[in-house]
Amino acid sequence: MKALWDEFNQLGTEMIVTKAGSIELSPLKTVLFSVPLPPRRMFPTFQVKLFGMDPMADYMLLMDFVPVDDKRYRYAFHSSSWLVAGKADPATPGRVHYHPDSPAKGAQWMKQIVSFDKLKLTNNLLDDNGHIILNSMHRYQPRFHVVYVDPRKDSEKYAEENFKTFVFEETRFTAVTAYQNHRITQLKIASNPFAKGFRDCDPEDWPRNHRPGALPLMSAFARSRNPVASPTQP
Amino acid sequence: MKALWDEFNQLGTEMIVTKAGSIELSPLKTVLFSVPLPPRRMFPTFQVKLFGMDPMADYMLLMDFVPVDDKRYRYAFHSSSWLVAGKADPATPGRVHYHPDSPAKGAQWMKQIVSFDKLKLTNNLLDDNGHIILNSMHRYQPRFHVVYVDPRKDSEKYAEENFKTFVFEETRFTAVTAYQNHRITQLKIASNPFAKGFRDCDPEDWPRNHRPGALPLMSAFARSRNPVASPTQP
DNA sequence: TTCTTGTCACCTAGGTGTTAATAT
DNA sequence: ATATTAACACCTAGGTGACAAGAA
Repeated sequence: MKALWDEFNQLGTEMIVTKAGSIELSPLKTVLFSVPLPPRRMFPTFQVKLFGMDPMADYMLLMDFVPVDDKRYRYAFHSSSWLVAGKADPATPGRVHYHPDSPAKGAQWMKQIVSFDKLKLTNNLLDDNGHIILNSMHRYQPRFHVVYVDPRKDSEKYAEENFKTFVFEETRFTAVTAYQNHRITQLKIASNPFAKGFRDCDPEDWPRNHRPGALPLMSAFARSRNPVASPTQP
Repeated sequence: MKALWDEFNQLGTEMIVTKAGSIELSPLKTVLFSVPLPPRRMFPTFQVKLFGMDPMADYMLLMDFVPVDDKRYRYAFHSSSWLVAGKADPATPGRVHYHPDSPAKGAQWMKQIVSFDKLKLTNNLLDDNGHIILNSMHRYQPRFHVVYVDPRKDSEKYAEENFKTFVFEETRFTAVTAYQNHRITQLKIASNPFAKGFRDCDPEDWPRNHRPGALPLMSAFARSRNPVASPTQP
């Protein structure tokens, strides 16, 4: 996914964070509906190809997110750029996301691309579903960690040498509750299959991995995207 | 799911098997379409609740299927009953289905109900996707096995004592390529959420685990279920 | 005849940005 | 004025039995 990450990074990647779970809802709403809104995945998805592991040994694969700086940002629409809006809000609870296949043998991890598509982002400080908690309007650097499961009894002693961390700078992003940069929105729509309903042309180039037999996206042509009457827009 | 299995078993459970994968298609179709039809799950799903494991030890959970007898069957529509149609066809390649979370700690397995909903049945003798291969019109008994992953170096010696097999007789079924007993079809439609489109009444009783706030299935009322003209049925 | 195959409409389940309303 | 929430239409992905046509 590096090419796609680079494309986003040049524009300044944004990732949506949403509330999720039921704990943050008002007691009334919890009783009446108990409708936890789904947290959001990252797009692009963080994916890695692994080499050089011991095929027979167990490893844990995980990710975490560290603040890029101690700042809070705002987006200036007139200049289409991000501005510093002050010092960072209090840090969110630090969490890690274990790849759900962990632990697994090196052979298993190396067999194919490892995809962190179950990882979800939230801005709910009280989240109790194990999702990654981030502050909106702050910048983050995803990190990828490989932990060797040491079979020795005194494995704590070797903790230092039993894990490796990998950082891909092109995966940095700003957490947002709604997209700020319109070009980011357009690139998400163009490249994320789940947003196909918002494309209004170009059945060709995207998705990148389209099959030869795939049909053109005729259904996306010239379709109204305002089915609900909008009194403020004639 | 015991109550539901019992209900099916009283009628004579049937499970659909389909071809799947691409290896069995003609070379032309493989090239032009390579459209592997999806194999079918079991319904009801085989689910177990586990107790008494060592919380810290690793276990593999798996299932296999053994013939109930050495017979081939046919369904007599006039009497609505199964008849022996001769000796069994040659046995299919024996396969096991490992629960995809295997291996995992006892604590993990005991934490919640373990569901074998990824298990798929096929009648394709050449299947290379690891699905369970069964002969249509033959009867099978699902079996559930728990394997303790012995950390000792000479674990082969203890293979005998390191696994336990559980058989639930109410999960027996006849493999079919199309349902024979109409009452089985109706019970599948009534109880499988994915078949909701074929229900023509009764928004209440099913599904069993419907939430208090769930809406009645108004959309299933009095809808035509013969959208394609059927010349043989006026 | 009897059984199997392939296509289909209709579902479940859940991931998108949009939009209007609300909160700060 | 800016940021967040919640409901929504529209997708992807895949699990149903019905049905007509084909195979044995």
